[in-house]
Amino acid sequence: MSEEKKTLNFLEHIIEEDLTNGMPKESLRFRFPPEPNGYLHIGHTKAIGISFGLGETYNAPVNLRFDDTNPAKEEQEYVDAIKKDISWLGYSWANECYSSDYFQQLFDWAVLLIKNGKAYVDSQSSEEMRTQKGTPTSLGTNSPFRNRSVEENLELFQGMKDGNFKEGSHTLRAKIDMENPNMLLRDPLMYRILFKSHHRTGNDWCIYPMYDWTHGESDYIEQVSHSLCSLEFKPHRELYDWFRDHVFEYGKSEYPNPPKQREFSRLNLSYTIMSKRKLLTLVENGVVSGWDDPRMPTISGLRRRGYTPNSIKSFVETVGVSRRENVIDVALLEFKIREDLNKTANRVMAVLDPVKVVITNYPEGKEEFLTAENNQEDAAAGFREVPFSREIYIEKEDFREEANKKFFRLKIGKEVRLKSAYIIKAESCTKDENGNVIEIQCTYDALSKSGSGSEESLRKVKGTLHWVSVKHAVKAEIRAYDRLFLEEAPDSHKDKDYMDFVNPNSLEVIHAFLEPSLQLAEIGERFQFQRLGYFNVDDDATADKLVFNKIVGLRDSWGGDKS
RNA sequence: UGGCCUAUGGUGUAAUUGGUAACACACCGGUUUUUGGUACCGACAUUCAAGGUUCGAGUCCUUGUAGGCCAACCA
Repeated sequence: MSEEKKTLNFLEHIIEEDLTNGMPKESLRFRFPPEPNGYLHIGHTKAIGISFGLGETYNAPVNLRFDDTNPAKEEQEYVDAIKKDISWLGYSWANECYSSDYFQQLFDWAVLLIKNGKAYVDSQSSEEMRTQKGTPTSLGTNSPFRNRSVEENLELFQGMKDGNFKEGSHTLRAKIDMENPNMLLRDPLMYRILFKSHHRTGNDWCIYPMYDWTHGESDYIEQVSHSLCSLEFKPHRELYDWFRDHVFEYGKSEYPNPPKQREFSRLNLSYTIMSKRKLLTLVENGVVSGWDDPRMPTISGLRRRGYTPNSIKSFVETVGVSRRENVIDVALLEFKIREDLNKTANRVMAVLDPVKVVITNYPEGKEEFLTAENNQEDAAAGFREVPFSREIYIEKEDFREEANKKFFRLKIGKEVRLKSAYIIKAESCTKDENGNVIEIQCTYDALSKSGSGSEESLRKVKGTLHWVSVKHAVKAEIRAYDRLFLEEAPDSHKDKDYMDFVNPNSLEVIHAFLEPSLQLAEIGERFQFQRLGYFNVDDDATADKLVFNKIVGLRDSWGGDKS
């Protein structure tokens, strides 16, 4: 057992306080309530991590509840995608719930509210109601229908349910206070008429409950103890409590525990956006190839990019929970995936921008297999054989005819080590008519073979390069990604549109040469291409065409002059 | 001309509830290294401002300042 005293975040403080005030630990219950109208993104992962995480630490059930009260926007496709993403992250829910399962109960309670004079049917247009509602700085005024009799309200509401009225002709509103400084308490809508087929209830209903009415009571029905959501719902809390307190009077024998809502600030990530609507625009405008484009901050995008569930969960954990606006540096996310993959990904060699090296004193036609370590961070990872021959590729940027002594790589007259192979020395190079180096002639020290234990092999050489044998090289397409936006907070400029900040060069397609062991790589498999970064096999890969995504580059601390 | 919320280093989160600012990332410097990776070491804030209470304030009080949210038959 570690001695580290763990500090609690403010939500845990609240729960601890409730527990010490007598709430039995067994009645702790949480929920994650997505609306099935789009794909989950990294921001949702924070909410998922909070509620499911609390479920884990307190050993309490966590429901997955689809907040499906708007048939105009919601689809089964999204339900499936959301379930897949949450499962992939490694969480399991106690119950799969749907707000739509509670439509009848909600309706019955609404009838009771009407009977108690707490709700009424309004018959005005949305524009009329909007103007009556006032503004944050001016009071609202009462609807002319506000004082209809209970009997008339009951009859109209039943008529709404029975499909006797057109869409938009009537609504059910809670009767609270049109002058309340909180706009949400100015007689909020509870039901609207919508002749739309619902993905679960089909055409059973033509009135659908609104969020505020539905959400809190769904919590109540599920006996959720702590309903955790993001900060923009803070003003809704008053309404949440208003509905809850009234309904509790009707339901307390069956549902003894009234839930409470608490709010935390949502996650923002630098150089990207988190709004479902804006993400959808990127998809629709073809800026990205789809919701699962590896550049997208969606869970499906991160999955395809090669991020691991553990790296994302760990990220969310260290990001913490509070109530202040924040922008998390995307570098933290990158750190988390490197941290994970450093321990688990096998090292291989790949050359992305090749230049040919000819080892002039290596016998023509000879080839040999050299033993290479798979992962120096994991002794159990073992070794593999890598073919070596007279002609190899190295990265163009690893050679210069001449350079200062901060340049540890290959230059004329200097030695460098080929990883897991020999020490070579550059003797000369040939260039094309434009002065570009197209071939480098080297000699090798035959006694310097890696792992041989010879004196020569133990020589200290400053630079070590990765390489691939020309003859044995496997071709592959590499997709290298850069940030989707050039601006740290593309979302937060009042005078500029986020689309103005789209990075036109966020995708670079590279034709690379890989060591032959990669021929057998399977979709989803992750590797470290030594000295370059972490890569995984993309979904687009086929038997005869390898495609890799660059997950993230290695940390590069070469502060020296690279020019 | 309203109501609600939030202010701790470049970023994010802590601080035993008044006891002398911690952790992570980033950045900078260094050690080790057959990855300029990893690992390791070091540097980096007196807590939005100004007053006040106190032996002692990031924690309490007062007054400001800055930022966020609220006017969908969306969630």
